Amino acid sequence: MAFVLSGGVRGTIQEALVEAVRKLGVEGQIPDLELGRAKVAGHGDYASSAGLKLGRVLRQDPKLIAARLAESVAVPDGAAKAEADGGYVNFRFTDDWLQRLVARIQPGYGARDIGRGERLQVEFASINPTGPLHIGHGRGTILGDSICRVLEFTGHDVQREYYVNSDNSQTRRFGASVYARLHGEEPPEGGYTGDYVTELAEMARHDLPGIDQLPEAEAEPKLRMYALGKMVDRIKASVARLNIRYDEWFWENRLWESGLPQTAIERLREAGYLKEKDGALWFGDPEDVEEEDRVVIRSNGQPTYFASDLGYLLSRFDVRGYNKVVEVWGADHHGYVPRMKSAAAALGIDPQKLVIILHQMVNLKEGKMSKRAGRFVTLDELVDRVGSDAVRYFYLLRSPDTTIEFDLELAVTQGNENPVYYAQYAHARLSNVEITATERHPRLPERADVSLLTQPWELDVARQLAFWPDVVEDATTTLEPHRIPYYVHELATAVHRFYHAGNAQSEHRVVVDDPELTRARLELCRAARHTLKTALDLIGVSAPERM
RNA sequence: GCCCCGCUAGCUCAGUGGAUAGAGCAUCUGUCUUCUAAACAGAGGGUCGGGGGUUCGAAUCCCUCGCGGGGCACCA
Repeated sequence: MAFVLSGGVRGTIQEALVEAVRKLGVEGQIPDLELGRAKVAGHGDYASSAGLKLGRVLRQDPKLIAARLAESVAVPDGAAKAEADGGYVNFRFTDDWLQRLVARIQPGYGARDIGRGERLQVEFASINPTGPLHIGHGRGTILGDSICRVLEFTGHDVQREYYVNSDNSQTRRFGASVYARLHGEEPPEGGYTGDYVTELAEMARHDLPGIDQLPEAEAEPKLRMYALGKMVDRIKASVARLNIRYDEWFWENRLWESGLPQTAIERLREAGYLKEKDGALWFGDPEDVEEEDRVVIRSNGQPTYFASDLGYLLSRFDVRGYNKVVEVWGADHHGYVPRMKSAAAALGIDPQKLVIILHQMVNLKEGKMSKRAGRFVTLDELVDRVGSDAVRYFYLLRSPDTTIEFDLELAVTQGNENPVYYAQYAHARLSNVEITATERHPRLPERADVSLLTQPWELDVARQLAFWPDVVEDATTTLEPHRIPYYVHELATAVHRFYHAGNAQSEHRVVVDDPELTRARLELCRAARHTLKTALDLIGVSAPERM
């Protein structure tokens, strides 16, 4: 179904420009010509500061260089015309090419084969399954899911994984809390106090006959695994409401059963990365004195989570053979990045293949999230209040680098006025007008004469469509899906203007008496609708046919 | 003390070293008997945190200071 174009028109123009630069006699490395979207309408659609960039290399007047480039550059397919303006070379789409583009757009427009089938894993939002997801967790899940969607769209073979912690101190404390509730006691210091823990204990009493007869050392691991399993089910349900799925829920205990952490430790020992100190086993790069040593096995013999992570690296790169792993972490883990990178290197894994995306935190406006202080908003509650589409759009409109100060009342208000509806409404309008057209004109020409699309607002829609492959490419290379909702908004604006032209003057409606003209405008609607749908899909937002 | 992120319009935020810094919300003014007004057209609103520097050109790169958020465990 994916309709694969060779690449965006930006890439085509870039190549043509480079070729023109070669013709001027520039050899070797060509500086970045800064080809990008023109910011002012008078400067065309794409602009390059090629003249200024080459001024020094060629020791010539930038204006002259730009003029010569504009003269000689030949954009394939007549897609754009070049003109020099000072030291800049500006490119403007030709009407003819924009019209032809409209006819070429199919469902899935913008799909690219950037990944060439590269097998990669995206591991995201692997929260300790010891409680319900809250609004902070929403960010990583939505970001990670959207990254997967973008990567899949650009020819990557993506596996979506949730790493289920089951053997760390948090989950042990969780198991101990369930054990305490099973025996009618208060959870231990630092344990889990929510009502759901008591409910889990009661469920375990029913599902695990005899569990309350076992001593804690035997009962806790059983209760822990049972309760974690139940919590994982709840997390699955919560993320499913946000249109998120995982391929694999990978349990930490599987690592130890398969002996991978042990193998990793052995490998590090042989390579000289481990040492004993104070009765514990430490990891450290003997070459790197800056990075502090880290405990792998505690003096009490219990491994740290870091030991599991060593095995987890082997599981993914060696055993399962992923060429690249993308991890999505909250910024509170950023200090762990260098350690994971150096661990990977020590295990013989290229650290470049471990890509770690950090997103900043979501803080409640009233203060740090705390169940005890009554400052806690679950992801489910947020979805209940504003709906999945608005939640996803809300998170994805922000760059991962921005801290979110979360205000539930504001989020609900913004939910009702969320810009997501603006985009969805554009899609619904297009769908509706296509239905109206077929009712009014049961027999329309099979082929559209796109040369009839001459109004500026019609060409502006086509212009936005031309930019879509660039957005896809940029979102892929930067792993920044937030670029997509901003594009969606621009496209929706062009669509609304186009539609509204018909409200102002009826001869500009899509559906008019002339079947040829109707057919041509319908072609534009179809192209815009496919593109909106495709873009919304990539951010996991629905594209309703009526609103 | 060290490390990471941020500081852009009243608010929430975009902004690959390029030309005149943008959007949504809010405020104000217009536009529906005819394909969906959840829309469209327009107006006001800016020392891009402060100060240095690099550059033909800086919101963007470097240094420095300030403010806010997050980290610096035999927690995860």
